[in-house]
Amino acid sequence: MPRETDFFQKVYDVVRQIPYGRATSYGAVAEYLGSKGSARMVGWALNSSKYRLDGIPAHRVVNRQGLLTGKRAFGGQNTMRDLLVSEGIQVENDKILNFNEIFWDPSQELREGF
DNA sequence: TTGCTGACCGACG
DNA sequence: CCGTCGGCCAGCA
Repeated sequence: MPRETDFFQKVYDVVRQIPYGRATSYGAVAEYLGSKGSARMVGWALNSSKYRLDGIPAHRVVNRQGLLTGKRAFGGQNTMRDLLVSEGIQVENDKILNFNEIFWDPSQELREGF
């Protein structure tokens, strides 16, 4: 039975499974969790994760446009960008260029129940 | 308890 | 193309 925090736990779990040099979107994670409309919760969960950061590559989670909307949550202007670039991800103007290539869809890679 | 906000997304005009 | 609204759900005053 899913708990109220289960949603957040899943978010952390999925994000941690994001491979190096890859990135996903809030909507993709939310959809994988079964709540496509709760994409905001994904970002919210990650926002809370910064208080308990341990290995959650939140910088690998961006919006549908590949835009680093959460860069401000990192407390800096280029912190999130630097992390992505450091992983070989091409980022310009706080936006992932080859987002379509590095896009990592949990529903496609992980698949529920498998 | 109510109401607003938020690292989003999609639809509507 | 741009602005606005609804939906989703958790956290906080």
